[in-house]
Amino acid sequence: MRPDEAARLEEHGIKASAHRVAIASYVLHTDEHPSADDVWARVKQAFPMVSRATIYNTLNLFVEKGLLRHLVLTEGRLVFDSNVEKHHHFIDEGTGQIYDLPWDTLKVSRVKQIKGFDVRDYQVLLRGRKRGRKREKKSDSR
Amino acid sequence: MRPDEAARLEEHGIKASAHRVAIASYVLHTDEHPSADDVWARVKQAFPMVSRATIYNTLNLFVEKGLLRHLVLTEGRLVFDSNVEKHHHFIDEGTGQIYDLPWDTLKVSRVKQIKGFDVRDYQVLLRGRKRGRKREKKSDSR
DNA sequence: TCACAAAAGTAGATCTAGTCTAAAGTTGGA
DNA sequence: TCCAACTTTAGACTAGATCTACTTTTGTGA
Ligand SMILES: [Mn+2]
Ligand SMILES: [Mn+2]
Ligand SMILES: [Zn+2]
Ligand SMILES: [Zn+2]
Repeated sequence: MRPDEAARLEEHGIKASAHRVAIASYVLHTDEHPSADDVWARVKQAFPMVSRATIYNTLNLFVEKGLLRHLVLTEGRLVFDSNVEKHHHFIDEGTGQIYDLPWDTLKVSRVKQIKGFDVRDYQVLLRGRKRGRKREKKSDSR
Repeated sequence: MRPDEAARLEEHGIKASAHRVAIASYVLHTDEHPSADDVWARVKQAFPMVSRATIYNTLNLFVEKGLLRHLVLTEGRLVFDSNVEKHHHFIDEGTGQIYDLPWDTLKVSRVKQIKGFDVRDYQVLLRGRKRGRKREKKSDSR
């Protein structure tokens, strides 16, 4: 639990209520790419009085204020990403887990030369299997 | 309306009923990336007796048999793609339209060197605006 | 300290895409 | 012609997400 969580919210123009800090202290520091209901399940463990509507309201507010991104990468899973920097995604087709790949892991050439499209943003989306599978259920970086 | 549509289905191990041919003759020849309900709306114009369940059953069957791909690219839109070859996708953020980019329009380097992941498949996903906008609502290649 | 308006949070209703179920219709070979 | 397998169907059901109408909390300024 970071002492500066509330300050970070205020910096982004968000009034830092207790519920919002609770939600932030999980969702802004995980690389799990959780769904809204994943966030709810996690936050409820410590703050069982937080309602589902508040989870949705808060996550959408964080997206609007640029603290989170909304990803739709795989069937029926709308997912939140606390990594708002440019990066690529790898989806494990066995587990459904989503992994971040740093931007310079890959290089995409000729984007500028695409005719007829103004590209604002892009990423590479990869699917396959993660090898190894050590450190699997490593407890989350709260 | 192609005379060989039924043959194409049979080649893929699909018994060619009238409903299936009707659905195929739209969805296997469009580059619109339609949702299931888009397909239903279109097919109903000519074949109003076809039920929603049959649309879903048939589209899922086509995917299973390799005639179609299932894409999840953008919020709340599970979409079918009759282009089953490797290619990239550009999403117009204004209209929501999805455009195919041929595989060799772009080049992605270092995919093989990614450590710890077995990549089975990948594509580049681009967002922005399509320029020009001529030939906009061009009638579909049925 | 109190009044009170704005902001935050809430339960439950509603919406929607997609799946499932159980029954009816169709087909084609024996 | 018979019948089993296949196809199609209406509508029930599910789950994620949003909306609505209401209550609670917060903070300001008289
Ligand atoms: Mn989940
Ligand atoms: Mn649609
Ligand atoms: Zn990510
Ligand atoms: Zn495509």
